[in-house]
Amino acid sequence: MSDAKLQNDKDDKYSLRGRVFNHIREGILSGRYEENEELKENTIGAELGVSRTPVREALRQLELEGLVSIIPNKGAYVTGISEKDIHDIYTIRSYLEGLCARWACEHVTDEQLDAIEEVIYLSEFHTSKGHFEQVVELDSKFHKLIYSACGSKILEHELSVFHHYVERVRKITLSMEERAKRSTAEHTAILNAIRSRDKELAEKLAHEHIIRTIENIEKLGL
Amino acid sequence: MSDAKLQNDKDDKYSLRGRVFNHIREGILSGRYEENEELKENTIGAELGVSRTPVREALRQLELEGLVSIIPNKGAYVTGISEKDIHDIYTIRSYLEGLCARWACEHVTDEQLDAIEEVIYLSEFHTSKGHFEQVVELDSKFHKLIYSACGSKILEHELSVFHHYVERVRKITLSMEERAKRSTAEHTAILNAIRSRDKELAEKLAHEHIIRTIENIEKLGL
DNA sequence: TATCGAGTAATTGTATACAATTATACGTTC
DNA sequence: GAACGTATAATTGTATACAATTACTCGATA
Repeated sequence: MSDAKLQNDKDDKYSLRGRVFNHIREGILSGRYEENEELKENTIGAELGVSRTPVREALRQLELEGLVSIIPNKGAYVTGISEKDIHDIYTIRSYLEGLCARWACEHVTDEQLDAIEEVIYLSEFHTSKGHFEQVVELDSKFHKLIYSACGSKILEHELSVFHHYVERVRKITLSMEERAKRSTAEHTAILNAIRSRDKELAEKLAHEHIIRTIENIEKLGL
Repeated sequence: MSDAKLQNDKDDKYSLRGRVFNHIREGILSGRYEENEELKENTIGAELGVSRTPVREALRQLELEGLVSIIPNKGAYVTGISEKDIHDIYTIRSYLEGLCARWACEHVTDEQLDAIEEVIYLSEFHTSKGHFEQVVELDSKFHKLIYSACGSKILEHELSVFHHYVERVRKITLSMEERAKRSTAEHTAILNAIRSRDKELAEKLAHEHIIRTIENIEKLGL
């Protein structure tokens, strides 16, 4: 079912290429590699103790993800994500998360509803305790569950990639208690809409959930 | 500006990896490779007279595009696009093309408006002459121009990939004179909305333009 | 006959070698 | 001293070699 997805996240860890891929990706998303920095195959290979071959394959994949831009015969450079890109991604997500929630009304299973409910329950607990790392993790889980409940591998894939892209920003916004609380409340509302199969409402709430996040980001001046 | 985009489309033709990438991609999208077919590195390399190295890189990229699914230590298999996938893509596009047209109202330049107008003018000519290959090509150009006019490299990239995915279907639908004519008329309306900077109208028209296409596809039973 | 297993072939994963291209250093020329 | 050009080094592109894993063949056994 979601085999293809699992592959990217899990199996990759057991191949050199996958490890290199994650290493560079995290490096870019975390800001360890800076904008326009040249990524030399030999250097990265030496860093991780592998040859150029898996490094090259990882770079080619990252190019397709848009995090690296490759100039033939010249080199690979960090593309990075600008503030505008992040804003664009959130706006795009606001539409697609709405669509995703709508589709989830038609495809979600009882097991998935239970899983989502559990995640929300845990979120409330960790939010009240101020365990923000767990809150971020649970926020991811919530959204991934909705993605897989929409019944479209295409939409699931798109949203997963975008979700990962903005991980750094999510960590910041969700570390504010006020936003974390409100976010969890919004999650609950979305779940209820999906559970009652109210497509219009689910789409509207999921859409607005992302819009709220954008407003929060702008308030922080990120 | 749109360097990254050009790279994927143009420069790739001048490297073995790029040629292999396009070869396999077209093979999958055109149906030459069938669903679940195993893509062996040696076989494809021999087909194109290259070694395994560029083939491997191309396969890894295609995995990320979702057209190929790779099972570690086992092989690469054609994922293909199901009818449902195509329907999903069009629905996703209906939202994103709307957003794109909205953003284009704010970012389009006079040169771009002129270029779009020219494409539409040519489309009308070739539609009336029944030159359907040119019509398909011009339809691509129209959409790509809008994509690049939206001022978001993220959205431009997403829509470009989706647009390419459904190329086979587009070729069929646009080969019907009635749909081709109506499509061109809709393009004109979208252009006018963008030119007059009417965001709401542009988004609505672009959205509906894709919805019409979906209806057409369903009517044909594709 | 069906099933299991050892051995072999085929295929992928990684490293290395070589070719082609690009960047750099440095001396020459004006 | 600045600009140019050539030689050298560094880097990427591709092919090949070797290792590891998986698939297959085929005979032995129940």
